[in-house]
Amino acid sequence: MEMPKRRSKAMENNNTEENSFLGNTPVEDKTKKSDDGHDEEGTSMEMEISKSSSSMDITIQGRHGWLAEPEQTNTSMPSSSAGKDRALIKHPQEKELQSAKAKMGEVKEENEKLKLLLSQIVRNYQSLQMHFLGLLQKDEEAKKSMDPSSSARDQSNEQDEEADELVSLSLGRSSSTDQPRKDEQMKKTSHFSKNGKGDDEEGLNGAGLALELGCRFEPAADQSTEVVMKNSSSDNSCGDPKEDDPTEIWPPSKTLRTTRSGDDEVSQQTHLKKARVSVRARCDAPTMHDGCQWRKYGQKIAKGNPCPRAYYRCTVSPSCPVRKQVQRCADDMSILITTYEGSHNHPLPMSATAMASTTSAAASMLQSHSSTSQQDHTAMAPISASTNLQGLNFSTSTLSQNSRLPQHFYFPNSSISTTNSHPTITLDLTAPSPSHFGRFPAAVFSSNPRYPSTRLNFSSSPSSSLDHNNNTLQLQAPWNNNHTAANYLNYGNRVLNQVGSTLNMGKQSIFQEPNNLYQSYIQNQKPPPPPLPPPPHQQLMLTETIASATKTITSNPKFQSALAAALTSFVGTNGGSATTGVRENHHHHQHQSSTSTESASGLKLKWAESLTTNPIYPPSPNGIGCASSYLNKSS
DNA sequence: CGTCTTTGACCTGCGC
DNA sequence: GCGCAGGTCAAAGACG
Repeated sequence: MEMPKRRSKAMENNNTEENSFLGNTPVEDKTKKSDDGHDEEGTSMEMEISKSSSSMDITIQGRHGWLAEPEQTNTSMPSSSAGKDRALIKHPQEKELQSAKAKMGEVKEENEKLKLLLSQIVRNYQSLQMHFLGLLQKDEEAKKSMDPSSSARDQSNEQDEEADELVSLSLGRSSSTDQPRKDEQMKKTSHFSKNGKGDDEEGLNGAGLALELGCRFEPAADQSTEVVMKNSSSDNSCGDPKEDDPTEIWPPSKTLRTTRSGDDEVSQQTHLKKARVSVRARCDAPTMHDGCQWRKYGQKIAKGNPCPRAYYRCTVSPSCPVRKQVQRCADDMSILITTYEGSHNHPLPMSATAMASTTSAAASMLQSHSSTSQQDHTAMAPISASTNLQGLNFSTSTLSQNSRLPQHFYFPNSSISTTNSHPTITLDLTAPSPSHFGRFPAAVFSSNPRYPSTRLNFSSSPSSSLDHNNNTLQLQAPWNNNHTAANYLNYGNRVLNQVGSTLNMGKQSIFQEPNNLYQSYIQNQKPPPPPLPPPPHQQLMLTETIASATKTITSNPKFQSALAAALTSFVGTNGGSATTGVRENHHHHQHQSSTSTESASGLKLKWAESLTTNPIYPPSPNGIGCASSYLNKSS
């Protein structure tokens, strides 16, 4: 909806290095690289062309040197005739001018096509959303008509299966043991259940949320998480519905005290630890701006860190169970570690949905892994798959709770210490140690030894490379020394594009031969032209790597959801923090930050494309087609 | 005066 | 049982 605006906005901005979500892919393979070695994005092509009109002989030569080099060479050659020189100089310039105009025309055409594609995508998205809402309503009606007490366990199983299939839509939903009451709660808080869609703005919100893993559906997300944990921690425990009463929303210790009446509950409580999402980011402000309202309710000096840890609770809703802890890193005071716990049970402002979705998705993912682990205590081996696609290194591992098992992934960036009782995902948005990740962003999801880890490594490496040992592919990050927030976000943006396409690819891979898979991947690869495609022996490895990742992704929709939310949040969070930082430190970059935030929104739409391929829904005729044609178009 | 922050006290879980 | 550490409460103070 806003995408065309974003694109044109980005195009109008001649000086910015921003690239919109739509802008980067289709044209960037044509743009190749600019002469300074930066991998300029698609939109920048138009920018540079417009720039070139003012400084034609320089810019065009740089940009299209591979086309105009002979003429340029001629112009610089010594000549005995001044008139000939003038003619020689004039002709190349006219040619270049015409070439530039032709390019502009092409780009305009591309732009129009993209707009058409975008409108198609939006239509698909809207229809998908309507489909989703319809299913939800049906689901609610069906559940209301059922007797909750007699079929609680059946429902629980069904819900578990459903959750496995469609986490993105069920993050905020609860176990069925308390479904009726949750339905009531949802009626109170959900925008969906009131009129099915809410007003336009809320509809938009809901749309975003639907893609952002159901933040709007979170009245009982926390409880949902807890139920999952209960089920996982005690194999056959269904849990007392009382405990899951959604009206009893985790008012911390008081509630816990009152509910800790029975031994069962106590034993369950000991296992009932909330998943946490920890974000490490460089931030000068006392707390990171994440779009939510927080009230500080405590401060404590934690062991091993001279910096006090501050405790905040969400004040958007008085009953919101979400807490966050903020603490500066002991090693680097400029790093702010923000740990989120719980899920919001109220509508969120758009600026806050990203982080909320991450916490929900991450919690859900951790929980699901935990429950998976619980299913087999004896023969637990780490199930892992790791891949690094176009700079995005994501891996999943199901670690046994037996801490003796080797840490399948260890990341020097995940220095946050967590209690063993809390599964924690750490999103590291700080610059990594140069020896490991080059100069910039490594978004690392990690966890403590007892819980599954997911790593998103937006690592920057000097060049693309395939790590045979780790079965990961490191690809070149497009920034060099100027690590502006905008660059950061742009890269996250592009990574998201690529992951989105990869997820699409993953879906398709069910029906594809591995070779096609690889081709699809290659087709989806855009800019970094120099290192790709890899040599044949690396192609095989890459195919295996992608197949491995695809298997992981396709076999675990929860991971898809969590990944989507995490990435969305990654950009969104960065948008928030980056905006803050930019505002505080680099006022002249403000427009870049805002554009980046818009780009982040664009990413959500991109994820919508990916989600249109969700097997739950029949693939719309344009679903995959849109994404793939859009992607292929640019290759 | 209402809201938010501060801070000491208290509670709980865990290891020894 | 004791001590420690993490987490929370709630009264007091600060602030607008």
